[in-house]
Amino acid sequence: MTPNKEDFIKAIFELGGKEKVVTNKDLVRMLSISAASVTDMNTRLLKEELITHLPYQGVMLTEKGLLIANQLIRKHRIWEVFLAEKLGYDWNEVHADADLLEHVSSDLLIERLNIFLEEPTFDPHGGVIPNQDGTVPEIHSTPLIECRVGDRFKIQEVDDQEDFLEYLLYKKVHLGKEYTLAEIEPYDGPLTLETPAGEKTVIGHKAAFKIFVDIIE
Amino acid sequence: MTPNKEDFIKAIFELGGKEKVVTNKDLVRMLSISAASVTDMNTRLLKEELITHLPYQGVMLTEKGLLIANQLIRKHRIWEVFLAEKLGYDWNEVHADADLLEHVSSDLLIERLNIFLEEPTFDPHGGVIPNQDGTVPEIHSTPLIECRVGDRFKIQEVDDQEDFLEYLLYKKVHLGKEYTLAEIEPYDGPLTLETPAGEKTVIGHKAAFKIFVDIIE
DNA sequence: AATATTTTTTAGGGTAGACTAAAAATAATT
DNA sequence: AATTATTTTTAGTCTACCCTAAAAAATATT
Repeated sequence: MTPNKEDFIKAIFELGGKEKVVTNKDLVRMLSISAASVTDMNTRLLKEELITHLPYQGVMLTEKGLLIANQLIRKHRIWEVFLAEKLGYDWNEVHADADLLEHVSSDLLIERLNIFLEEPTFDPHGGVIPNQDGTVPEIHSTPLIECRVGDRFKIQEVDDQEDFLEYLLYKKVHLGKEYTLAEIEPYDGPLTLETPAGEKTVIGHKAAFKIFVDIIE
Repeated sequence: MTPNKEDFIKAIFELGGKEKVVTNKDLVRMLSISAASVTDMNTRLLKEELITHLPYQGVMLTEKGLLIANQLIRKHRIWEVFLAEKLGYDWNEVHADADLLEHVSSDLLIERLNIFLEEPTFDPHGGVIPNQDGTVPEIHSTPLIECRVGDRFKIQEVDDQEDFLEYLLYKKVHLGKEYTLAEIEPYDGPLTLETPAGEKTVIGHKAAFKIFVDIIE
């Protein structure tokens, strides 16, 4: 297994390759490589039985491929916790370094790091850390966009794109923070959140798809 | 700069490429690659002006190459401190993981890690950590083999080969420990060390070249 | 000094991972 | 249904890094 193959498998996973067929086009966009390179890598991963391939349709992870994806995400997220908690990174800074570190981390290193960090369940943006065996703890959370006016909730998880995290940092939205959904503007308009202290925050319609909350009672 | 090039430069440095010409043969042994591959890499590093090359004699680091070597060693040793102090690695275990981590560590990551570790001066086997600018703090230490009977000293640094460190672990020799040189057997025989408490430890002649001490008063 | 050995270099090749350009297949539009 | 546009695949290249086998240069030995 090489870093490039690992990144490719992770990209398939992140595009939904656990349950549905992922197109070459999506992989081209996600990895910023040419279409020919995607076909190339597909044939290599196919040979190792990490993916299944439907010609001109796309690829899906096999059980074997899924296991590798989950173990990579475990490594990635444990490093993110380390960078944020111990080295003082902001949550929008952790991604790039974790992406490099995950490929050179032995299982032993990760388990020792995990113990050092006191076995965290979530990474800095609320992503669940998969278990050693590749299983993923079940966490119930709701996309903010599905909430109704009056719902009270805590921020559970947010999308981990650097610019989005920066935006939330600016909006002072952070994990665990409690809000009530005060208002939803019609025609895909913005959502107004209100803290228990009465402070109001306005969130765009599209952003509400990228925020996941835990509704209280 | 790629991991392989970095390893090659580090190997040249470790074979003395700062002050003398290093032969291809030595690099073949150190890196376990073919002689042809060494010539190959030499020409590539030559093109980047990281080494100078005397045909059929060997290579030496340029200022540029030396800077890279020292920065790599800085990264390597800071990771070693982390693995030993925070993750509980024994001193003979740190080398392999540090060797991988050093190639994927941004300068920012290393500086933040350095601060987290409270800016250590030495790695777990006593190696000095080069400064950010590539300069190396001067530390005075004497090879144990050059000591005279009666000398009192502290263990300052030891060679960082895994099996040697394991041997020292077994002999209970560790950094900072104080001994008096009690006896040297003639004809390249073993050396006897004695702790202030009167415990004696016998060290082979060859091992005495790989242990560096700080003589007291 | 001539021969034998060792070391380095050259020549030619292999694999992983990327590319461009063109061909083939699928999907969208008129 | 025919044409156009998009997506995927194939074909051919390129670079980094490694290899083996053979040639060339340097070193050792007789």
